[in-house]
Amino acid sequence: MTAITASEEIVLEQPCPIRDVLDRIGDQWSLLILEALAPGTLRFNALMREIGDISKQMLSRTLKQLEQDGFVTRTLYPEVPPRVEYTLTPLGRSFLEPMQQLVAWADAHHRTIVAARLQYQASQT
Amino acid sequence: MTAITASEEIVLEQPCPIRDVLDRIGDQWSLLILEALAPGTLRFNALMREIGDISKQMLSRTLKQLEQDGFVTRTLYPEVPPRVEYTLTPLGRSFLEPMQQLVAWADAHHRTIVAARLQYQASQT
DNA sequence: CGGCATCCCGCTCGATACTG
DNA sequence: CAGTATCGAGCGGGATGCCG
Repeated sequence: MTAITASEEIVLEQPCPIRDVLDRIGDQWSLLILEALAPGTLRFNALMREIGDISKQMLSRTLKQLEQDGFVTRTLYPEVPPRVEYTLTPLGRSFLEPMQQLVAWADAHHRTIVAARLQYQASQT
Repeated sequence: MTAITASEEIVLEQPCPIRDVLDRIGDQWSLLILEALAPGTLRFNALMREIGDISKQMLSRTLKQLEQDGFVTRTLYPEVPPRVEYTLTPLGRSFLEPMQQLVAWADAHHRTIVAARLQYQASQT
């Protein structure tokens, strides 16, 4: 069943809970999307503009993953032209808290990290 | 030494601070290593046993990255046989807090995530 | 407008083997 | 004991093009 599987396969559960989470937010874009959606609902293209340098491809894929895992809701309005809105679910919103802790930590310490890299580089001569 | 590149290149800084952090902990092993070191200092092989299914290769690489970014300290005791100990730096320890928030969130909500995946799968029929 | 399909490149990571 | 060297498969992710 390799060959052309029916689209993408859904891995239901990782051995370790934290892996479930890291696999979702560890990638390039998920965190940015969640941050963009924090203030409120956005449409697909609005999301693109908000994030800036993401491709349609990756935005689409990542949103689908986030939807799969219950972080966001996708609502299709059958109009012409079609309109699709993305919103954080309660799960998604509940995730904002630990996430913002992480972001805050990153903001507070990235100078230290950069300094460590410089020092390491120097020590390697 | 390959003439190609002098070992591994150090990227000093990402455009966004949170990327610096995610690039470090988003991978397969970094979080596990930090958790393993949380209780205290460990030697290389002890770390391997603690984590379980990591290869020497990846442990070595990941530790080097963590050292580079100032999360852990590497101490070599010039004995025979050689002994190397890894310890969290203050930066590394300070990171445990937001990290544990994240782990706690993952533990609390991974059931919801799995349920969301099941439901999504069903909805796709 | 909001996607999915296809192609393709680069990098990550695993396996294995060798070293001080 | 604590690594590095080398090779190779796999996958993430960019570019492009087509579709409802």
